[in-house]
Amino acid sequence: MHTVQKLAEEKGWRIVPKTNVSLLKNLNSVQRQAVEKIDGPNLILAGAGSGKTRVLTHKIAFLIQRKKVNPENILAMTFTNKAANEMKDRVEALLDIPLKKMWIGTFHSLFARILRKNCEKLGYHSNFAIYDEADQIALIKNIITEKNLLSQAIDAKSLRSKIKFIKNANISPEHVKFSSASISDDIFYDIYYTYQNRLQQNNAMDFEDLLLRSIDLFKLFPNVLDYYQSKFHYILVDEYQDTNRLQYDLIKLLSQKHHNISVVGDDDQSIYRWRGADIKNILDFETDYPDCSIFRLEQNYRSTANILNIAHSIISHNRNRMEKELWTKKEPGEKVTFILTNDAIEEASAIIYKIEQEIQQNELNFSDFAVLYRTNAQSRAIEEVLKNRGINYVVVGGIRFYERKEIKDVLAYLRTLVNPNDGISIRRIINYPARGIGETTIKKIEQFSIDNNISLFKAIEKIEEIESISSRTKSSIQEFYGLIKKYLNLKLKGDVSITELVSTLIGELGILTFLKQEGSLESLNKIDNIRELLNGINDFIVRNPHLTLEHYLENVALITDVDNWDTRANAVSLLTLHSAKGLEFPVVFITGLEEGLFPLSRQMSTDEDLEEERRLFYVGATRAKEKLYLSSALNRRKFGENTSGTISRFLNEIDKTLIEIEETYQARHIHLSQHSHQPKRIFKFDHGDENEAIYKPGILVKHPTFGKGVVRTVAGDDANMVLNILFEEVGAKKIVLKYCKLEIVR
DNA sequence: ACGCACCCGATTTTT
DNA sequence: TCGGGTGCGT
Repeated sequence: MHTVQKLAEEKGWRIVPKTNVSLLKNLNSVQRQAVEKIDGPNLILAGAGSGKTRVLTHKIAFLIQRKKVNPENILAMTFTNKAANEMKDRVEALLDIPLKKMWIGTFHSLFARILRKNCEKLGYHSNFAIYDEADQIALIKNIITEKNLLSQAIDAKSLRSKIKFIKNANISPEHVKFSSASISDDIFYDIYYTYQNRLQQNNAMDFEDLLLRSIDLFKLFPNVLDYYQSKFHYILVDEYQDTNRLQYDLIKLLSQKHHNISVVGDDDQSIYRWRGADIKNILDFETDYPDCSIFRLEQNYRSTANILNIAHSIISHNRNRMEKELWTKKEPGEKVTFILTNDAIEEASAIIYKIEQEIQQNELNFSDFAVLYRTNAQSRAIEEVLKNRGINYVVVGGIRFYERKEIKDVLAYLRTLVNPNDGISIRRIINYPARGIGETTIKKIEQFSIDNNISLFKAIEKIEEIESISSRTKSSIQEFYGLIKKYLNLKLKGDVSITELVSTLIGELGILTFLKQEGSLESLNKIDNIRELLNGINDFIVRNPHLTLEHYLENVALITDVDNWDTRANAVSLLTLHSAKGLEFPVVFITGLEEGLFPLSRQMSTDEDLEEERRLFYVGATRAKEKLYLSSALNRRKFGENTSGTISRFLNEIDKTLIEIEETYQARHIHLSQHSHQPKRIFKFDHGDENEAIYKPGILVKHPTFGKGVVRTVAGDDANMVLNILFEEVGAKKIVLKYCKLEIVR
């Protein structure tokens, strides 16, 4: 048997003996029980702020130190790289040894790793590319054009979501009916299968493939499955409530041999239903693993009692949940403050006023504040006021660095060098910078590659054989080919560093000089971004000298913004409720509490949707340690137009004794410093039910463009009523009542 | 093939 | 409001 001692001897590590007390002393009794129960299936229900990460890290440390489990035999899966790194760091700190061999990472990165090793069996090469959303859409668009389906006005984006949904659910496309689909099922299947084939031809996988192909691998090659099943004696899963069908299946497969599976999660924090997360996975854990032990972590160490009570009063409106209630030894603390404002700018000003007030009174830093919102677009008004006020801020998320055009362009070159079969990348760069190779020419080459069943790159190699292309165009294609070939060779020889390779390439392409000539603000920005990319590559190589360009690209593909968010800066954090998960701040603002925005209108029609919005609120509220503010703006610009809204139903669900209401900020131009601040009229929350429900299921209506139809369901209150109508001509549609002129026929 | 101008459309969340 | 996509003119 392997032991840490043996391993340490081999590696020359130093082992610091730790007493039993030191490892478990910082745990409360439930936490300790959860840590010590290592065998069999374990469900650890960890409420927000109840020490979830602490239990996970101590459990791993406990396994290694006390149960003498070899780190190689532990598999720990998280959703974000940040969580994975944090976990690793904390375990290393507990044990005081480096954990090089432990399998700890995100689902996607861990299975990518397994696939890199084994995918030849499935007909992929180990250097496969990972396609992000934009790449996937580009591929689908190509297929639509290629199949002459352009006339059908198919939306590549929604097609991608469908494909993603099907893959995440781990079902075949024939099993899904999209009632309101604009295209016929047959066409959809055709596109689906072509998409899948084309991915493989390009030696590429999308995010779902990383999991789906792993399942294929395990099913088709039992010996491979057996290898990993035997290897991983202990499996730990973080944020189990966010697992989707694929992840669920993989966990189940991998744990079959040893049955030692510990999952940690909180059903109340399941907020990724839209990307396939299935809350049933955690709710049904007991049935899936009948001999499991359950541990409930309900003591919260983060928030004041008032904050917890607010969070609980919202979440207890959900029916589909496991009953539990967080408690704390902390003081009730300050009441939660609700701020009602006229519009988004006022809302932002009020927030900033509060921030400055809090800083003065409680000696806080800007970094102690987080402003949370439902949609990224909301950050703009807040940013504007923060800028005016000269306050530093960081927007977490938003336009992602690696999705910027200039970055994707450069990366497409690198991806081509790693995997010349990647047709999507080649298509992207074949005429960037402009070489006089136009859309028609590209189509011809593509057709040639399909006809001869070769990759786009091979087709370019054989360009001479394509007769319909003019010789002038051919020569620029050959020039492009020569360029790629040259760098492929340079890379192959391996005597230049990656950083050198990339910067010479960019130099030869003349991208920076071209952008400099343009001289616009945007081009200068692009130059900065490309420079930053180069720095990033350099950093990566310096930090990981043994890793290659392939590794770098994988890292880029699987990274998120929260991962590289610099928390050291003394700045106010602006982020969506989703990206706030797992974080905490002394003071938190939840903004935009209006019907249609939070809860978001698209998520208001079914109970499941609404319950997820409620969980999102719960996540947001439980981020706050000391003080929570809620805010609404009665008027908000939407699509460039002013719309007036009503206060979120969530405010009605809150226990009013826990909240203090301020209705303020009438003036458009506020001088924050001289702002006198008096709570004024008491706001009435319940927005009555005048002219309630003339619209009921079964009523016949007429819509100006869709024609006649029958109302199927009615959701939302009277101000934001959403009707699901089955139209005679166009099928089922969701209609927001106030945006259309609906006539009642009968 | 490329650039410009205009128009339209969209705005949830992300590994 | 802003950005992308389309379509037209060169």
